[in-house]
Amino acid sequence: MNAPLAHARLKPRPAQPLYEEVAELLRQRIFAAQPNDMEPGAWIDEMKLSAEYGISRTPLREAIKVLAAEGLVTMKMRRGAYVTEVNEKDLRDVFHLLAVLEADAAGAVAITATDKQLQELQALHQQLEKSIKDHIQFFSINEAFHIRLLQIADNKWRELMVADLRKVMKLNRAQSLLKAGRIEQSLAEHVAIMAALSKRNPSSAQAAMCAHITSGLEAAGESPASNRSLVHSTESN
Amino acid sequence: MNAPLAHARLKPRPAQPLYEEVAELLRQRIFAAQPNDMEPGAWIDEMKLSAEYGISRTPLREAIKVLAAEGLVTMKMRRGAYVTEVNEKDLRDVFHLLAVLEADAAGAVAITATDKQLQELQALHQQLEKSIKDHIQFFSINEAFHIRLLQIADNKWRELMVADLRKVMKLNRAQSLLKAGRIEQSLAEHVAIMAALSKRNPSSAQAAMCAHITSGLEAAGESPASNRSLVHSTESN
DNA sequence: CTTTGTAATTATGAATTCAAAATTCAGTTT
DNA sequence: AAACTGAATTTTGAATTCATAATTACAAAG
Repeated sequence: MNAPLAHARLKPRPAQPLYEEVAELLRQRIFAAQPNDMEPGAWIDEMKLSAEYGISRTPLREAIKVLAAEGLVTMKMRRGAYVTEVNEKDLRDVFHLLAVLEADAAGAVAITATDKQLQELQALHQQLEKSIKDHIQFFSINEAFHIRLLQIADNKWRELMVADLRKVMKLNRAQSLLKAGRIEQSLAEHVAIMAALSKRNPSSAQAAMCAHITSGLEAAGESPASNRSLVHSTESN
Repeated sequence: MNAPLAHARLKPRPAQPLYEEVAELLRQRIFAAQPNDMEPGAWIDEMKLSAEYGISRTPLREAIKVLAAEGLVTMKMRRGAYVTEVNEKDLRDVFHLLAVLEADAAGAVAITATDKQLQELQALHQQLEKSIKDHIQFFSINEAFHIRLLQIADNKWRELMVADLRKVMKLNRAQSLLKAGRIEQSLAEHVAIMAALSKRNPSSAQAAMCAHITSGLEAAGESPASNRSLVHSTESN
């Protein structure tokens, strides 16, 4: 009776609960950060949003609690939820932790990765080199590289924490990659990371990754004087 | 008219939302880990619990989502929530991250702490020395020391992450501190940490803290052969 | 006796309803 | 005119209700 559709799915039943879908929608909106909608510090109107999405307040509130756990929104007792405001210190602190955690991951990969896994990273790296022209593509492949490295480092708790930190990082409007000259520098740093991994030198890999993240902070529009605090822990790495 | 009660509070209005209180209760129960109640892998019966606490399912479900974000429980689509099971690898991974993050914090404290703050830590350390006899007290002061150090390191995101990791760590029944001889060893390690901090030597502080956490993992009943992965990142620290 | 299909039960996910707290706004007083 | 008091509105927090998916129980067929 039905047309012979391969893997036809009569009822497109949701693969994930509604509150997670809503959480993702809210994340997108927060990251988009339109002028007077969901900008940092803004109050989150539960009724307006639930009406807008055509759902009840219950799953929306659950979604908000997920975002609160991620640090994207801040709850005030009996006052509702607000989009988290990240000041310069917050941004520095988050980048510092990203540097520490991703450097640690890079060190682990240098030791434990199989040759095949290193080739995988190498392949991603080559895709990156081919994307110098396209900022958007460069950004997404760069992200894929970092994610894959984390996966290979094989510590799901670290993957979770880095994912959360990156979300908070994205709250900051000044997206580093968009700056002129940043692409070239970022690529050069990736070359250093790949070199250290290929040589299976963990401390070089750590140092290279740390430098990469740190320079990301600088590009994010940070006053150069203030990232000394980031460097010290790396000196001894 | 009223009797002159100091700070009389007519209505003991809740300082924190119900779902947070419930989340804390559930945490206690999970950590207590009674034989056939809330043991790792167990299914969480929403209706039973809400009846037991005399509340509706709504705040209970919100509490469960908080715990899920912390990693204490795992949600399965349309199957409910389950107490997270941590296997040996999970435990190693969590300890590794604790070592990395707390070592980093110790390094930061060695550099940025004021003399007064170091004296504060010293005071806690002396309390610790006086608590060798009392396992329970030793445990709680030890925890206070680590928390205070994190606070002085002044990175709220790291504080959050360490707090979450420690919660997951507590899922493991084998509480390290209870082993014979562990108290003395732990104290000795704390001496080394304090010494490094007093000398304001960040890399020694990092190394000492890392060694402390690592030995905590060993005491937690881990096969000695498997914590090599923890050491490597510290070698270069 | 095992296995498969269907009905009944149970539990989750979501909507709706209800209660209480906070904010707003009007009115009065100093 | 400014400030304080108190009612009205708004909004959060929590309970209840409802729908649907999943598990269990049971019966029938091989």
